[in-house]
Parts: sequence; C-alpha cells; structure tokens
Amino acid sequence: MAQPTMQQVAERAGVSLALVSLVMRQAPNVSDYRRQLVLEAAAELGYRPNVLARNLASRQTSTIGVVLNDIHNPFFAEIIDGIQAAFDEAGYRVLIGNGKRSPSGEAEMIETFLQFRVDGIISAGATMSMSSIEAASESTKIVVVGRSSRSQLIDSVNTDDVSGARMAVDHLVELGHHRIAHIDGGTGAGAEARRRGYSEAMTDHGLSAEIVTAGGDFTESGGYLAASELLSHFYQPTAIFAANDLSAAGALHRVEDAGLIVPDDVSIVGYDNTALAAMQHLSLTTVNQPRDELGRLAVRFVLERLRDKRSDSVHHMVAPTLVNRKTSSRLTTGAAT
Amino acid sequence: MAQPTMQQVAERAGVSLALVSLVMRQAPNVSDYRRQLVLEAAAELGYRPNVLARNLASRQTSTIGVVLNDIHNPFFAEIIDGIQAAFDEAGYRVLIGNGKRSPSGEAEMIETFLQFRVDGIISAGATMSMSSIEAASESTKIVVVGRSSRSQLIDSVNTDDVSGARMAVDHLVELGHHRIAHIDGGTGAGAEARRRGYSEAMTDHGLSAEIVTAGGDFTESGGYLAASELLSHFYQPTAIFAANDLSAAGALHRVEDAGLIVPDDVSIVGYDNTALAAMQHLSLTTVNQPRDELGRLAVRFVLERLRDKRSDSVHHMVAPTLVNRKTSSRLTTGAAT
DNA sequence: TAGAGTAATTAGAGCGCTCTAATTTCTCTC
DNA sequence: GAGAGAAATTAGAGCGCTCTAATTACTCTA
Repeated sequence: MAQPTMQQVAERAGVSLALVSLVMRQAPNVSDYRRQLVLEAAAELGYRPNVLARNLASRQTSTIGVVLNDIHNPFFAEIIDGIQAAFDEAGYRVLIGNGKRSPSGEAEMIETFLQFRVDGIISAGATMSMSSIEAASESTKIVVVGRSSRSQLIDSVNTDDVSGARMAVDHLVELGHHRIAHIDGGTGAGAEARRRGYSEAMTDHGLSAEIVTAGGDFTESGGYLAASELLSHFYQPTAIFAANDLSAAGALHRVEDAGLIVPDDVSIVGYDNTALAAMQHLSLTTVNQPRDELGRLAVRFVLERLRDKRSDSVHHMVAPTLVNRKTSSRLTTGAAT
Repeated sequence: MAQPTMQQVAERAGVSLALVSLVMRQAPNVSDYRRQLVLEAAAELGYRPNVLARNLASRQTSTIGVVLNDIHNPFFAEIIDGIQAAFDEAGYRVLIGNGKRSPSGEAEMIETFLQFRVDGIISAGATMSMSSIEAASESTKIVVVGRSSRSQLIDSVNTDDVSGARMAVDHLVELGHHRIAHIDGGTGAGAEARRRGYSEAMTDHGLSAEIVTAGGDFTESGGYLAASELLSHFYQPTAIFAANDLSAAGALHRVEDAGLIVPDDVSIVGYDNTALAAMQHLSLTTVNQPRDELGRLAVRFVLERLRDKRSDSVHHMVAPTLVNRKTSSRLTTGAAT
C-alpha cells in the first residue's frame, strides 16, 4: 500500500525532485527528453500524485464541494449534472456531500469540505441558517442554489418561486378553478416563496376567501397526509397546487384513493419538473425549474470569485415555466363559489 | 481567507504546538487546564484543522470514497444511507462521487479518491472492468457492491440476482402466466445474473419455448422501447419481468399506451424495490434488494480490512425477497400456449 | 570564440500538521 | 522532603509536494 513518491520517480529518472514536479504539473520549459524520462519512470513505478501534499504546498485544491440537502430528492440529484459538466470544463473536480435533509447534516458536510480546504462550495437547497452559511463564507467561496438570499456576503442562484407559484395558480384559474388549495413545503428551501406566490395570485384573482394551505414537507408521504386533510375539509378543493413534485405525487395518490379522478374531479399541479413528473405514467403538470441553468450559473459565480476575484455578492433569479401535462384540466362541474 | 494555523493557536494559548495537536486529536493525558486554554484560543481565532496537513502527516485520512454508478438511479442513492450511517458510527467521513453511468466516469472518480489517499473506496454498481478495479485495490481497500465478483483481491457484497429473478418468474408462473417476457439491463451491473435467473426459471417450469428477452438499459425510456418491441411481437406476453424498477415503469406506461390494463391484461414485475416502486400511485410488484444491509456489509468489509488487517477476499450474497404489490395478478383469459 | 540572452534544471525553504523521544512537572511513599 | 514513577508537555524531524531564486546549459550574434 505504500505509494511511490516523487523522490523515487526522480531517482529512477535520474533527475531532480523539482523537475518531476514540473512534469507532473504540465509546466512548460521542460525538455521533451527529460519529460519522457520522468513519465516513463512514473509509469513504471505506478506513481500517482499525492493530492494532499500537493494541495498543502500549493494552497489550493482545484476541488469544489457540493452539498445536497437530500440526495434522494431527484431535483437535487438533477442539479448536479449542470454543476459537474461546468466544473469538468473548468478543470475542477467535484465532491458531493449529502446533507441528509437536516440543517446539522448540511453543516457537517460544509465543515468537512472546509477542513479539506476546497476552493469553493455550492450548497443546493440549504435549510441551514443563512448566518452559518455566511460564517463559512469567510473561509471559502460559497454559492447557494435554490434558496433565496439577500446576503451581502454570498452569491445565490434561484428560481423566481413567487412567480412560479403564480403561474401554477394562474393556470388553474384559467381552467376555471376557484377552490385551489396549496400543500406547502414547510421550512424547506423555497417553500416560503411558493406559499407567498400562491396567496398573492389567489388574492389578485379575487379568490382570497378560497385560500387554504395544508402543511407538507416536500416528501411523498407528507403530500399524502396533507391531501387527506384537504379532502376532509367541508369545502373540497377542485384543484391542488403542491409545493413540489414529490408531494404532488402523494396528493395524487390520496385523491385517487378517495375514489376521485384526476384531473376530472381534482386537478393537481406540482413544482420542480423532476424526472418523476415527466414519467409518463404520472405525467404531472408542474412548474419547471431550469436545473441545468441553475447549476451552470452557480458554477459561473464560483469561478468569478475564484478567477476574477469578484468580491461583491450577486443574486440571480431564473424564470420558471409551466409544463402542462395530464393532471390538470378545465373545471367541468358547475360547482363554483 | 487565510486560515489560522496551529502555530497561532499555540502562541495565543501560550503552549507548544505539540500540545495543541494533542488537544485537537482529543488525546488523553492533557490537563483540563491547558485543554481549556487551547480550546478557547482556537475558538477565538476561528481555528479549523487543516485536514490536508493532518492527513499528510498521519498517513491516513479517515475518509471513505463512495462512487455511485449513477446518482440519478434511486437504487444507488438509497444504498448510500446504510453506508453513511455505518461510517458515521465508525468515525469516518464519506465523500460521494458520481460515475455518470460510464466506466470512464467511474474510473475518474476512483482516481480522484486515490489521489486524495482515502482509506477506502466502495463502488456501487460499477460497470468498469474488474481488472481496473483490482488495479486500484493495490493502493487502497476497495469493496464492490451490487455486482458479482470472484476476485481474489477485492471484496464484494451483492444480492443473489439469479434467485431474485427466479422469484419474479416463480411468482408470475404461480399466477398462471406462461408467456413471460424479460426486459433486460444490457451491460449494467447485475443485468447478466437477472437474465440468467429468468432463463433458468423459465426452463425449470418447462417454459423454455416462451423465453423472450428485449434489450433495455435500466432506464425508463429503455423500458418503454423494449415494451414496444414486445407488444409488436406476434405473440404477446401476458407478463413482463423488467430488470429494474425504472424500466418496469417505462414498460408499464407503454402497455397502458397500448390500451391494455395492468395488471388485468399484462402483469409487470420490476427489480430493486426503490422508493419509486413503493410510490402508491405506481405500486409496482418488485424484487427487494436489502439496500441497508448491502451498505452496512460493505462498510463492515472495509473496516475489517482497515482495522483487523484482513487480506483474503470475501464475497457475500444477500437474499432478495419478492414484494407483491398491484401490478401483478392472476391470469384471467384462457390464452395459454 | 567570448558574451549576452534565453531556456532548462535544481537547491532548499516551507505548507500545517503528526509522532517519537526527550524533558519537565506532578504525586506519592517512606 | 528526597526519590521514584507516572503524567503532562515539548522539541524537532518528517509527511510529499510546490515555489522562488539560483544555477547550469544552451543558442545566437558579432
């Protein structure tokens, strides 16, 4: 298990330690002849650079840590793609940490990454307090994705969830619905904005009397429970707008369990447009968050701080779009308020 | 961004560098008085140990790398849970790498982890060649999960996929089905064994003439396409056994698109028992792989090599179980061969 | 062919920590 | 209160690399 070191490569190649270092870093100004010698010696020994030593000496890691609030939530898993692609291009390696859906889990992963002295951190869907994140920003570049922020210290990239939620409501109102209930996301990232967009849109449509919110938590079972609550209401909704696709799926199931047909009896709209919603068997009407763009922007912001030394914070909002699938339809019964 | 070092903490606390090191490593034999001094100085400075330096000096990282074949596949994301829980207990931190569904992506992540000198690597659902994995095992402890192996060098933990597939077939035969087709997983991990289990079981039931396999790739769209192929067959199957849940979901959709009812006209059985299958709206009959157990065993094997210095390889198989949900039912039509 | 200028190579200090061995400080016991 | 043994603390080398500055080797020109 003892790995060969540069020293050994140098001896075998008959050159100095420093020269081996130059070759390994692909530095210019090394003659082809010696470069070849070194490369051969390295190959023969099975030499592999020790990133720890390298990073320690060079004071940079070329590594970015990405902490996902929940590796099980398809939305976060999908956001990784854009991030990884962009960092691959830029020559950084990315390490992923799982926040296990809890603020403390996220904090631990961030601490781990800081101890590794990563060059930057992207936090997706963080639920931990903004002030802890800001504290971490003293030690590295950190960008928050999928959570709104006005921090002066750190950048954020986020979907305009207020208007995303409005789109969902507008869509349902256009289809003739008035009794539109909301299943929210509790304290999860983006939940507050979606809740607000829902209320605002309802009010704008003169439907403030119809506002009903059931508590969810961005999980399928949470959606199921919340839908139960809504159905037991004396005043049944003809449409449900859920704060994410997972809870929409749970609500859908609960509605069907009650013997109602989706979308004929109840329309359902989700949020995120994850692969789950796209699954043809579900075919959920939902609000799309442009994940790839979110990821790439986050990377851009990290790189700007790293390479261009930008120090003032940037907050970017991307526009959501409505994806009309099969779980929403025009209100057929005359049951209006 | 310049981080305080131990040296600075030592000066502030008025003790030696070595003492600070002892405190940071929670070593015994440090007086409470000095420990307190050091801790306070560290807190005041916002000191955070530099893992790179520590690992370099101590020649161990207390870190395990987990490379997932595909972070989007719920099966792999779920296997992380057991792994993470077990390593948390054992005092190791875990870093996740995404193989992006390709052998080269996996190889890159393994190389990255090796350069970081992680203490061990767990590879879940690896599709890269066994010999490359073995090569990596010269530098660290490595355990493969969800892929069979007879390697003398590295450990493996795996579900008995042959018997898992047999269970699926047995189940369908018990329900009266004869025309049972298989949608396979191509070159994916476990695909070969499931294919074999399917053929063997069919043969054992005297159904070798009914063996039909359509090519899939463990994705939903692959399952959809494969089902199309099966339905256009002059000889329509009454049941489909798909190599994983994702492709089962795709097949399900294709069958319904054809105007057929699941399970009345066609029964469908998946594999993995992911959260997807459990979703009540889908409610897929499937074969359960005990993910948590797989993860914990993998961890145990890594720890055995690390702590007990075991050097002979171990291959462990866990038993799958059938989960009977709503996509399979007794054959009703008299359409037997 | 000496001298200037450039390209290639190397010496050596230092990154922030751990670890062994040596030293200093405490506690007892008689 | 001296001396032995244990406990607490420290000095200093070293982990494997990078990086600056210095040195050596080339290439040209006059």
